[in-house]
Amino acid sequence: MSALRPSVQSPATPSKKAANQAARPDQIMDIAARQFRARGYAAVSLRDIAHEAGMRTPSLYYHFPSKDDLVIAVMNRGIVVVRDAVTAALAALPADAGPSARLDAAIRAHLRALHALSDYTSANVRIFGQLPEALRRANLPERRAYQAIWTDLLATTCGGDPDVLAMRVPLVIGALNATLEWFDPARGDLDALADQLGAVLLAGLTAQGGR
Amino acid sequence: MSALRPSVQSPATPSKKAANQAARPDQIMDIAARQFRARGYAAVSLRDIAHEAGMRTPSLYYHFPSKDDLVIAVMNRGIVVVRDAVTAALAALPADAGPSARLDAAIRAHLRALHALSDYTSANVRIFGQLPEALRRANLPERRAYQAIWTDLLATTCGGDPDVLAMRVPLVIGALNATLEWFDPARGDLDALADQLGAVLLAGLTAQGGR
DNA sequence: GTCTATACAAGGATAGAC
DNA sequence: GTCTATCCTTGTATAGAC
Repeated sequence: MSALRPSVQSPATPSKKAANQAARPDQIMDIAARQFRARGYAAVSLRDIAHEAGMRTPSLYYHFPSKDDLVIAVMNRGIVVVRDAVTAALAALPADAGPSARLDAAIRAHLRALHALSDYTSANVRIFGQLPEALRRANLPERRAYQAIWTDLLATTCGGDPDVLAMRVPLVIGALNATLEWFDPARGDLDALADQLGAVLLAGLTAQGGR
Repeated sequence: MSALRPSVQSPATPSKKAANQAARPDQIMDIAARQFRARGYAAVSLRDIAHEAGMRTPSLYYHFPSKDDLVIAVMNRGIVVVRDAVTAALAALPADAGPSARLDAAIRAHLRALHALSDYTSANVRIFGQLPEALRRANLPERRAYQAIWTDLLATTCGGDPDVLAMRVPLVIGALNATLEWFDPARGDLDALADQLGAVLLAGLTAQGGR
């Protein structure tokens, strides 16, 4: 499946179309992600994607065996991107950064991936709930791997209660993802959003831990 | 439009099929709400709804002029139900209840409407983002009226900053609604969920107010 | 790699009988 | 109020030429 395709140009093949033109499959995925993000899963047909790519529908089948495969590839990349972003943000922190600083950095990285960095990640969050069961299941391994990062982050601020932790991980990720439904980065300041969410969540989560 | 249809049996017409059988349009709406909630907007066809109602597709058109009208009716009722629930919960509070107590009561009422009370409300939250623009717009008046309640509730805990308030209203509602994507009332305790969300949000929102 | 032509299924909707 | 029959559109997918 498309998980095997390299998502970055191999430096071993720099000759022809250098860095300006993405590989065709990547270009198709870019278009698909943007349209899924904007209009939802069911509303986007292969016709629409092909048209924006300047080709006819059947030509897509040369690059992807089916719509399902294309969707799965887009969905998986969406999680990979946000996971890489959060991981990088945490790695960039000074070694002695405390739990609150790490949590704050993760919140900002996640929000930035969602609203500024990647159509893949925002498409993933927007359409996950619209997918048929089989497609959703295909994305679960990636999602679980990403959740593990947050389980780590939140473990220190919840008093060691595993039941509380098990609720807080989806609670926090859900609150962050929900911003996609109401925050418009073109009309509001992304930093102000991160300030607000960081302030409310940090205060709420570190109040004492548990209940 | 269906907004004109009474949603409760008129006591003036108690004769025939008393209280055991809902009016046909209400029965159809019940089925539609449940299916939309479970499987999303695009995945539910009129065939599916008609089949569960024990009729053929064209028979639906006797009760609703189009699929759009049916969906709009379901969506609007979903907001009416949660608004009534929250309003009732607030009215049941002692007159001297403080802002925190009022906020806590609203959080619990909203979560209960979402997870236990109404397929209409949960269907609304689940499929709103999947609807074509025109249908979404049809639900906005109801949504705005409901948001006004939360604007009132949150105004006291945000230090009077209108920008902060404008972000916190969708932030809180979004965090509550997001529970629909991960919390399963059949496997978890709804009260425990409300405790967690109440604790985190109350602590976070009342920390100081603003930033 | 991309095209034209086409098969095939599914969904919303209407006409008109009963 | 509900039915059968049917129309029309749209969407995924395949065959085979270029």
